[in-house]
Amino acid sequence: MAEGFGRDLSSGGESLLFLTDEQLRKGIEAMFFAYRGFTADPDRILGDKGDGRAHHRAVHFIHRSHGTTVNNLLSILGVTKQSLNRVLRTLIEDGLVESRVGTRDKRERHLYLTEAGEALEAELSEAQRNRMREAYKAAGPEAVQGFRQVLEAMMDRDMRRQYHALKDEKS
Amino acid sequence: MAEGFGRDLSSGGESLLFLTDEQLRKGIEAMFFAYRGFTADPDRILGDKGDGRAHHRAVHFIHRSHGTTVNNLLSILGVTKQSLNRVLRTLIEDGLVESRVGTRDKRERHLYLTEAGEALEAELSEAQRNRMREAYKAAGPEAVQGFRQVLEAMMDRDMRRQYHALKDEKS
DNA sequence: CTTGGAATGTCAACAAGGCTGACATATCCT
DNA sequence: AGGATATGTCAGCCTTGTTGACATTCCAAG
Repeated sequence: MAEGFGRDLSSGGESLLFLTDEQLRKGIEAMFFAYRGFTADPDRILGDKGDGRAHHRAVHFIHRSHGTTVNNLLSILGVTKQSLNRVLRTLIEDGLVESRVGTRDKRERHLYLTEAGEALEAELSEAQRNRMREAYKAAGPEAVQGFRQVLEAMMDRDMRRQYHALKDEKS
Repeated sequence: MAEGFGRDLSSGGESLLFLTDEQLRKGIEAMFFAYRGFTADPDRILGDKGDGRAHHRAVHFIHRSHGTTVNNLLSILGVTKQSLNRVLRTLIEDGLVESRVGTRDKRERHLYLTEAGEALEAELSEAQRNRMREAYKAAGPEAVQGFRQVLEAMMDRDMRRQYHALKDEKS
């Protein structure tokens, strides 16, 4: 199954050699190694404190959407409320996140980063952006465009929706 | 810090707008969501059985390099031997992986997939390749090239070395 | 031939961070 | 008044990572 691809595939002038199993496998392995690099810096920073990757994600998206509700964060992160709650609890205890009761709907909690939370977010995202910036610089603008296109095409429908919703949420 | 990027950056004719914090952030979030998609299918398949993502990785790289040693696998996966050993033990118990004592150096164990192991690997990697193939098709060959360039630039030195070493190992 | 070091396996303990299930509370809406 | 919704919480489980300690086996250098 899925064998025999890429033997003689030039249809209508467009080469499809980039769809061979070999090329796909290289892409898969590239994703694996690149993601390790992608998370390496924040992981190191957070490892020194008590927190982990889950805290980073929460802090990132709270920063990204000030005042987001717990439910919204849940759907973005794609974890259970119990899992998120454990993370949020420690973030609140550590004075990094503030949870305010909603004004319109008092059932909702709106989440904000405190000053310390913003500082942590800045530290983490700066480290991550630095790596990203170097990669972007090394690869150039056209490569970056392709990078983003393939990543987007790799997402599930729902994730793509979330991703686009985020893009427009703030400025 | 890292503020004020991208206001008026056109230097020497080459626009550097793709290096703004905003663009970098989009790339970061794209990586986050895309990686979820990337692992979703194998995770689902393995979740039904008792295994997880770690088993997938081990099986993938054993398939990739038949007869690799434990040590080599360790350096590729970047985990501790205890962590890997737990995974390997269950894989061997389940009859998916075979561990043969080395001939030249009998301290080493060489790892091979059994027939059942190859079958599982095929199932997993086919699912993952399918998603990759659709993404590649949707984005086109130039985008794929850029995708790979950025990913590679994102890796740590050592990972990039591993990545390239893998590429040449077989065929 | 002995011994040091390398490769491997294994035991124990621990932590992060997923999950499910059940249940409580407060609030909103009909 | 009662059902639905948003959130929090407790308890327990799993995978997968970690460290530390120790045993075994074996190669290779002295």
